[in-house]
Amino acid sequence: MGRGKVELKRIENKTNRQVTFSKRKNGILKKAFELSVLCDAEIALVIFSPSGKAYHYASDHHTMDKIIARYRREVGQLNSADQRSRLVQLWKSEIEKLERSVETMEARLRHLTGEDLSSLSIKDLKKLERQLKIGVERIRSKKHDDLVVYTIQKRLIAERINELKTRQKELQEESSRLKKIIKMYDEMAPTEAEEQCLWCIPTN
Amino acid sequence: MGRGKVELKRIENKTNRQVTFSKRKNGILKKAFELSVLCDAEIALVIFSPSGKAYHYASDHHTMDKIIARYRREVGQLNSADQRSRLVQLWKSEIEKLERSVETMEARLRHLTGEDLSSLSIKDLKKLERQLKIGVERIRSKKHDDLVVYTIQKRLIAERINELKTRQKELQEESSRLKKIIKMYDEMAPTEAEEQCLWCIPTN
DNA sequence: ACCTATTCATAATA
DNA sequence: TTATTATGAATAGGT
Repeated sequence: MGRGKVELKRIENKTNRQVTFSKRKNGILKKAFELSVLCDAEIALVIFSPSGKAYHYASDHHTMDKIIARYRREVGQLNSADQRSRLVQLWKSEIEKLERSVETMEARLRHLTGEDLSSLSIKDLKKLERQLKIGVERIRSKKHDDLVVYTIQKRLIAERINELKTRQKELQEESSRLKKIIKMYDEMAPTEAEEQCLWCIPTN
Repeated sequence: MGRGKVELKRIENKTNRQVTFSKRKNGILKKAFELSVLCDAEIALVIFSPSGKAYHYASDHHTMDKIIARYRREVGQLNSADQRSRLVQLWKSEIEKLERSVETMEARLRHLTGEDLSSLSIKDLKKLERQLKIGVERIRSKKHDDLVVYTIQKRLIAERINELKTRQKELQEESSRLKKIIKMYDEMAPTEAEEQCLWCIPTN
């Protein structure tokens, strides 16, 4: 196109080359845009001018990075970026899995607490009721067991307290008995003066 | 170009879109090649067809990767590694959050179903029992409501069936009455031969 | 930049 | 998919 056919080889005239680059760059960017719009295609295009300036186009919904990543994933050989994207894939699926189980459990919780029972058939409701009754029963029995343990412990403690009281009483009795004995001894013993005397050397 | 101007919007006809894609893809690949040769430019081009197939062009001395790397180095604002690691951070925390809520819900489920009641005090058990009883009550009432609705519907359907049976009977009766009348007419009417005779011109 | 004579790309069609 | 062809687009070379 244009006033003459051009040979397919590097344009040697620098000015011409720059002009042609500019024109054709615009052309190709336009074409890329048109293709993406008309055919709903994903396109990533990077152009470096001979002078080193960069131009690029990426079809809109997707950034350059996404398209390149997709290219790497689907075409490119294995490189670290690819491995990384595989890891990311793994994480994504992990998240999805967790989200699914959260959803399931939330539904189940809503069922068990009776917050949302729509979507359940009578059959489901019966099953749920049975499950809940089992749960209640288990809790009741656990509560009962706990109470039994608690009661036994209480009794044991009470017994221990009684034991201690008895022991205390015994001790008190022994103590007072001993006091009496001491008193007895006291009364039998000499006065202080007398006692001292035993050690005195008579002065004359 | 072509037999008519085309509007710049997605081609809705699938076949046309595919054909146009194929042609324009070739066109743009050719243009990319020409630009790279004529102007000594570096070009990387990736195209995904709407059906997901990938096509690409990279001006020769350099592989796609090198051109993309250069693009990232010279143009890409936040380098993609940063973006990725930020994204990864985000995903990790998302996973942790989900895992925590899964754990919580699992514990709660085990409590509600009475599967694991250790770690619960008598007070907790009482609370749980109350919750479960409320749940059971809700389910019981929902079940009851559903049964009422079901019973009413059953009765309505039965009534409708009776209505239809009555109507059918009426129709049968009317039908046989009409048949009798027709038969009566038939017996009163002339035979076919007699009837034809009415239209015959006596030959002599 | 703009202008056009040309060449090129391609839409419609088979 | 491929081939044909009338037509609109792109652009080479000139201003």
